[in-house]
Amino acid sequence: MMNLELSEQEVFRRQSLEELRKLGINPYPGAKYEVNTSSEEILSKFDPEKNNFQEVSIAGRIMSRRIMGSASFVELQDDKGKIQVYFKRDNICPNEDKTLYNTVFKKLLDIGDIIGVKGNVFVTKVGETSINVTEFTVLSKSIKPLPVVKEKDGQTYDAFTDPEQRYRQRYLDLIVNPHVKDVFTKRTKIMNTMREMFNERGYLEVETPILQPIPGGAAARPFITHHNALDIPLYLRIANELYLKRLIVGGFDGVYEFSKDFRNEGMDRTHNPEFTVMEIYVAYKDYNWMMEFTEEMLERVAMALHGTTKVKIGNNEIDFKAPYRRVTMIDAIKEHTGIDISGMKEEQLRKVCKDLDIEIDETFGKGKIIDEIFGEKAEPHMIQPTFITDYPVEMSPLCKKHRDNPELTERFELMVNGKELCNAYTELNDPIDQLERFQDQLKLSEKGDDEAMFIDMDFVRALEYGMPPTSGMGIGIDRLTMFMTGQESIQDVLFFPQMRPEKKEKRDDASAYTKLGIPEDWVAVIQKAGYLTIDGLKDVKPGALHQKICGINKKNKLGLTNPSQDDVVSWIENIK
RNA sequence: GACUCAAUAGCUCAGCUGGUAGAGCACAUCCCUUUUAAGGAUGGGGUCCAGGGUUCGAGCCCCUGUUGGGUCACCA
Repeated sequence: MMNLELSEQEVFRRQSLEELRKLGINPYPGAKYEVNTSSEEILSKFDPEKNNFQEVSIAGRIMSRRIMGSASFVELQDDKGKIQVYFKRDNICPNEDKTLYNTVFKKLLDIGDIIGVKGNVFVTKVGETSINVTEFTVLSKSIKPLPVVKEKDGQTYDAFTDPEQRYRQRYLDLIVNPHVKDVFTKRTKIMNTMREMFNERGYLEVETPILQPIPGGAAARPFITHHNALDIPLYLRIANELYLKRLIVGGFDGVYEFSKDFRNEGMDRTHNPEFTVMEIYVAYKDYNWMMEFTEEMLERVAMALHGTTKVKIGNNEIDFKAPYRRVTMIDAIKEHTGIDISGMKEEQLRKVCKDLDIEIDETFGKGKIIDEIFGEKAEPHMIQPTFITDYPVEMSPLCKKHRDNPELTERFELMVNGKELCNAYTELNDPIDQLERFQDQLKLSEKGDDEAMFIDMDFVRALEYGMPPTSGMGIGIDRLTMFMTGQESIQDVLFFPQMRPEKKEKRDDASAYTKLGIPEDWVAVIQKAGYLTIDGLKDVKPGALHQKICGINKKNKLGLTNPSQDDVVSWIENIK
C-alpha cells in the first residue's frame, strides 16, 4: 500500500528504487568504486592538446539534469566541486538494448542520486570541459528530493537559505551551498596551522578531563551531571586552565589542548553552549613573550588561509600583521572616556559609572565595575588587533600581580573588531596568593556573584610543590574562525549548532486503532485525515469522519473497500 | 528573559478591504539525434505551523502556543 505520509515525489522515487531492483541493479551496492581523479583536478589540468584524462573514473552526486532525446547533460558534484557529464545513448548502449539509457538513466535516476562514471574528458561546443560517459554505476539512490539550487556565473537563484533548515540539516546545506564547505575546511586549516607552529616548538598536545568534580579556570555557570558508580556530581568543563597548569607543575615545558568547553548560559549569534577553545601554557615565559607569540600565531594563520594578513570582517578590513597596538586597560578607559580611574576606590568607580550612564549591580566588586566601564566605552572601538593589558586584580584570580603595581595583574586580552579574541596571563604561581584569591572569589560568591570561581584545593596543593614561572593563553576557535572567514554567526562556523529539538507529534500505534475494530488498512487513512491519536477521535462526528476517509481512499486510489456509516459509528462508540 | 519579524507545494516566494489557494524551479506523461539558470507541450501536487476566537465566510483580523530569525539584556 502507498505510504500516505510521503510526498508524491518521494513515492515516485521509491517506485524507481523497486524498478532498479527488478532490472537487477542494486541501488545500494556494497562493492568499492575505484575513483582515479576529481572534478577539480580535471577542470584545472585538462588540456585538449595533450589529450589527457582519457580514462577517468569519478563518483559524485547528480545535481542537475538536462535530458534532450538521446543526449543528456548532468552536473556531477564530488568532494571538490562540480563537473558536467555527457550521456549519449549510443555510447552507453552500443547494442540494440537501450534500457540502460532510456530507462535506467532517464527514468530511474534523479537529482540527488550518487553515481560513478567512467569515460573520457572533452570540451563541448559551448566550451565546457565535460566527461563523455561510456559506463555508469548506481552507487546510492536518493529517495528524498534535495532543495534545488540553480546557479549561473556565480549567481545563485532560489538559494537554500532558511537558517533553521540549514542548521538542523547541515548535510543538506553542505550539499547545495558549496561556500559552506569552504568555511569548515578553513576552520580545520586554522587549527592545523596552530598545531604545526606549536609542534615545531616542541610543545605537547595533551588531553585533560571534560568531566570534572570542580569546574575551574573560568567564571561561568557549568553544566552538571551525575556519575552513578561514584555517586557524585560531575561538571562539564568550563575551561582547562587548572589541569594544564598541573601539567606544567609536573614538568612539561609547553602543553596545549584544543578543547570543547561547556557553559550553561545564554545562546545567541556569538554563543553556543559548547564551543572550542585552544589553551597553551609555556614555562619560563611571561605575558610580554606571549603577546609576541600570539601575534606570530595569528599572522601565520591569516597567511595560511588567505596568503595575506588582511582579512575583511563586515565592513572593516582587519590587518593581522604584527606587531599589534598595546594599551593598558586604564589608558584605554582614559582614551575613550577622558577619565583616569587609576587608584580609585569602589565608591568613586560607582560614581564614574553613574556619570557615564553605565548600569551596574550592587553585587559588583571593583574589578567587575572597571570591566563594565571598559566593555561599555572602550571595547567596541578596538577594531584593529589591540592588546589590552594590566587588568585589575579582582577580576583575574588566576593571574600574577603586576610586577610594578599590586592593584593590577599581568594579563592581556586581544581585541579584534570590537570583540575579545584571546586571553592570557603571566600565570599566578604563588600558592599562598592563589589561595587568598580563591577566598576572595568565595566572598564575591557570598555577595551574590553567581559566576565567581570555585576553590580547587588540589590545584593550590599543586602550586605548593612549585610551578615554574609560566605564561598561558586561551583563544576561542569559533570566534577566530568567524573572524578569519567573515561569518557573522557562530552557527555558521559550527557544523551542528545547538538547536531546540524538533517537536515530534504524538501519535498512537496502529494497535490502539485496531482495538476499536478499525481495520488495519484504514489506520493510516484516519491518521492522514488528521486524527493521530485515539483521544483526538473521541468527539468526532461519525458522518464527517466517514466522508473524510472515504474521500482520501478515493483521491489516493487506495482501492480499499469503504466502511459503512454504521462501522464508523461503532468505532467511535468503542472509544467510550 | 524582553521586544520584534517570520512560518503558504519538494525548494524559493506571491497572495488585494475578509469572498473558490498562485508563480518559477523540481516532479510526472508525451514529443525532440537537441548543449548552459532554460528544448517543447500537457498534467499532478496544499493540515496555508498548531489550537481557540470574531464572522454568513479566515491563508489574511484577534488571543494562546510551537519553531526559527533579528535587536536588546545576560554571557570574565
